[in-house]
Amino acid sequence: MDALSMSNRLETKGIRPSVQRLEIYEYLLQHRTHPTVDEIFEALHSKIPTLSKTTIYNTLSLFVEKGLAMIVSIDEKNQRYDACTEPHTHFRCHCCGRVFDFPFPRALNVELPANFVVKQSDVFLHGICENCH
Amino acid sequence: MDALSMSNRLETKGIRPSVQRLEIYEYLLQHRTHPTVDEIFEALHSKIPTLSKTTIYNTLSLFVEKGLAMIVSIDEKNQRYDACTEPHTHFRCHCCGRVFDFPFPRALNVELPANFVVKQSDVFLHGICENCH
DNA sequence: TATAAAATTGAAATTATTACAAATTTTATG
DNA sequence: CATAAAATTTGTAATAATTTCAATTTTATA
Repeated sequence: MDALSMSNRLETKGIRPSVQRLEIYEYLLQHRTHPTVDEIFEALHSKIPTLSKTTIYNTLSLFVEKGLAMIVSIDEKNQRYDACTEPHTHFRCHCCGRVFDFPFPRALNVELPANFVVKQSDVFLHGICENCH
Repeated sequence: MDALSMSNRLETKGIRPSVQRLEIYEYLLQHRTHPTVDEIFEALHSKIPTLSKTTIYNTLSLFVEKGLAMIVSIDEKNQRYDACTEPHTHFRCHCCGRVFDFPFPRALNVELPANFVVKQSDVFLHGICENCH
């Protein structure tokens, strides 16, 4: 995705496209690895030497609030972020730690009593990936 | 469950039934609220004044390792613990914070490539419970 | 009982995240 | 263009969950 499209997408969601926000969004789009704040910081701070982690936290919170990204809590240590907000399954390899995307189950039918309203469904799988196998 | 049965269950799993371990296990069995370490500590430290949080951490790690309990990572802030290790669905109310148990989906079919081996499957639902509705 | 092994404890270290106020940048306005 | 206001970014400090670790206490064993 080119810079203009990204800029437009941010503005559509009511987010002013600053340099930092565009870089963070671009990183999320190009690295579908569900990066942590630290990973994003390590990747970008040579490009933007003044970048602070607080900005990354702020920006990602804003993205989540505006529906441009989602938090993936499959890793107990860190919060991970994903620019793909469509429902999908996450698989975490407990050997290399990588998080993979897979399709969401066709029908995730959980029998709930009335008056329980589901806003978000997460399917987290843990195991060994093809590389570590 | 009486004290003797709990003691037996610990020993069956290769865990020596100390006072602390029995109390923590009993608390987990009687409070199906997926308590945090803090909640367990608050509940037990009047009964066992010398109890330390480190012991609770140690004990719960041991329980998880030996298959007597599982970690429920539905809460991003704290790790929660569950003495029920059978697969089931967790629902967390983002209003009151309580975590509820529900049956596991009959068939959780996620299409995975060969060589991806699943060891654990978590289904986490987030929403509003019947009390907060 | 004496000794070794296991368990418990408390303090300190680690680490992810949040809070917050100051500094900087951007935008709006005269 | 100059300046004020608003928004954003930044760095430091605070918070809080968990881990580390060495010392102490308890339990098992010879």
